[in-house]
Amino acid sequence: MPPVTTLRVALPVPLPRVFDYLPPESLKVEGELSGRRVRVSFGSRELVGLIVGEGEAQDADALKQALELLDPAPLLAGELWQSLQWLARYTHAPLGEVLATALPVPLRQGEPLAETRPWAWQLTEAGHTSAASLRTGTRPQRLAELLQAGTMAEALLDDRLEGWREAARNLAKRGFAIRVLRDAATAAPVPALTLTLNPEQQEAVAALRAGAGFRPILLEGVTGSGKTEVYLEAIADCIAAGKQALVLVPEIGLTPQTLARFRRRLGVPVHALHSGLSDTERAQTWAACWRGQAQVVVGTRSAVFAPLPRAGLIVIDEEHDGSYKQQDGIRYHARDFALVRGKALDVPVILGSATPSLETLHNVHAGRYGHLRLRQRAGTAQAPEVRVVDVRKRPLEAGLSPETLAAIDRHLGQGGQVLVFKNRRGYAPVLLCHDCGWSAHCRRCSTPLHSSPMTVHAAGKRLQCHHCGQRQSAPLACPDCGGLALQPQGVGTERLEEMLLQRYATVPVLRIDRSTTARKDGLEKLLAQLADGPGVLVGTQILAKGHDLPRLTLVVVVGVDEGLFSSDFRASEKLAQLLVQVAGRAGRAQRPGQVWLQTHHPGHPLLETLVHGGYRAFADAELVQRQAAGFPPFAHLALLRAEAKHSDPPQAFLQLARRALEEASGGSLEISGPVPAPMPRRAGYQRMQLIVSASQRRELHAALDAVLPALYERQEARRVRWSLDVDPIDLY
DNA sequence: AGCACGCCGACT
DNA sequence: GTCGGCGTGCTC
Repeated sequence: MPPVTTLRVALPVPLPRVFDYLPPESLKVEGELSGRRVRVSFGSRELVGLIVGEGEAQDADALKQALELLDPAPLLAGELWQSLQWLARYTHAPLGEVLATALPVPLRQGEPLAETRPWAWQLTEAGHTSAASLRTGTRPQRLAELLQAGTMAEALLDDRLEGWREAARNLAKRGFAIRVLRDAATAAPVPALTLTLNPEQQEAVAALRAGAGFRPILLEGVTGSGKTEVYLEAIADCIAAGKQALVLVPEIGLTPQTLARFRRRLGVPVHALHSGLSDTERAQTWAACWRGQAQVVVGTRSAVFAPLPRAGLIVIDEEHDGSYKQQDGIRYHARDFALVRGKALDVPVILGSATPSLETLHNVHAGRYGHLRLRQRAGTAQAPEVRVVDVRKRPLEAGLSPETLAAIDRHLGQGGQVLVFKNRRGYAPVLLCHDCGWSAHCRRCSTPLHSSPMTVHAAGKRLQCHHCGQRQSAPLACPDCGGLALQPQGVGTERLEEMLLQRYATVPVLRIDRSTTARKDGLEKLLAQLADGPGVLVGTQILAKGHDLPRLTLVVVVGVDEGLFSSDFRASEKLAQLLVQVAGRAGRAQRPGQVWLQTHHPGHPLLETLVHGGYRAFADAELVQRQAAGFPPFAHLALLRAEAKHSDPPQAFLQLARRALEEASGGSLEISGPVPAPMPRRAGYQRMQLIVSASQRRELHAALDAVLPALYERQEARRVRWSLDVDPIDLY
């Protein structure tokens, strides 16, 4: 029997291989097949996969025939196709799953590439002859009049005639008008607004213009130094050259204000890609990128998968931000993948931050990245004065010392606004019985050796587990001793808000957190309440960046201490970045700002270094420690996790993995575990983990490549839910 | 991951 | 007597 041609298809299933199918009935085998989608029958269901190549089979009877070829030409080709294959190898994830992650949902499900040409209306022949017979003044008549001049885009009709849609339906029913697709007209450019740059910004822009091709550049600029203006100049150059620019921003950085600012400066449509859009909207933007029509795309993590056939520039704003790392499914890092794409596309990649990640600084030191700095704040803004407040032995009111409260009084009295930052949601972190010592713990997440306290919410009425989301009402009496001495211990933002509301009855006190800003533009609405008068903001992480607060003159940081003694090797870096970012909120306008850091450890080296030497001094010291301890960026990590209802299968699976990795690497890897994960029981599952560390990245990948295929097949793997995270951000 | 097939408990 | 629990095995 002669061999037959087959299609090799990557499917969105967690299996480390591709599947062979016979070409579908309708297909003449011609054109490039690789990168086109096919619908296939798989087991008892139908899936959409991507053709990764062709093969040959001796035994055609053993194969199914693909059902339908979905794309007339490759949907994924060139650079993106290559980069995604690289990503699958790097994350050691099945190619089909990586591809599914990269595509917008409708494309994953087999929908055709979305239409991006604009719809328009025009009169039919009958419409032209009968227009005069329509009753004067009615909407259909007015619409027909508008259309007599020619075809008119729907977007334009929106401006010209209220209620035109109904009128158009009316005309269409009578055969007088039809809806047509117009060629994508290059939108008439709106005159762009030119920005005035200070000398430092001009220098940075000039340096960016000086080169071409792939160049990663760290743009390090303190808060308020105007990094965005520099990006905008580079993007303007890029679109003037007829190329596309991709801008990645952290999850909370993509506000309507940001987009408006981009549109004003650039004068071309700016496409947004974020989680607030519908699947259809995302698919449309993706398609506009694919066709090269979208000139500027601003988006969060997943926007890094936008196709860029005419790429000219990639910008990663706040490159240190943790939200660039996907924490489940395919665990990719959007910043790192953007750099890989930038190299393959041969375009500059700008990494912007006031507090660069240690990885990026390490690359700067090694000469791999260029480095531009903005040291001055734009306009007349001055750097804030930072003060470390020793609260040892001080009476605290909801966590605030008398000195801190006096400072708040003073700033409010002078008409300033105050931000109180506490990285803890809820009312209090623990509910404790003062009589017997009992405290409320989550039943699903705690073990005899590990307790997961439930957070007190709603002024002490409710308990919530921040790990699994479990909620219950707080007991009225202690479940252990029956006593009535239950006390919320510690301070969360709710409790701070309660105290501040009582103390400052005459000025607005606003709590900003996930629950108060859940609605779209909730944050904007809340901040509008503050206006220009005095007021207090209380909140968590979410306040560390974003909205500009020109009236803010005092930032109080409560509870720095939790972050000073964490076992996570990245905790110091995260705390330093957070402190610098929060501090940067003070005094963005003409008024000088103050930052008060409350602590029980005023002499802690991290605080000393940060306050006296700034972020760079901290980073340099921290890099020395990372090197000494053998942590990233001086080592390369992978985290293998397994969980099951009982802890034995994860233990057995990870033990097996450990032995296999040791054998494959010949002892060049450092492996720790299997150990219970820092949160060993979560939502009723027992979690174990294995940390694999290598001094050379190649060794790590070689060992994983050697071990994983066999690991998938093992009986032990089927008894657990397991996942691999290459370059984990936190080891939890 | 789904999904089917298969062998043991409390229900109309 | 059946509905349904999740263990095990397979997917071109």
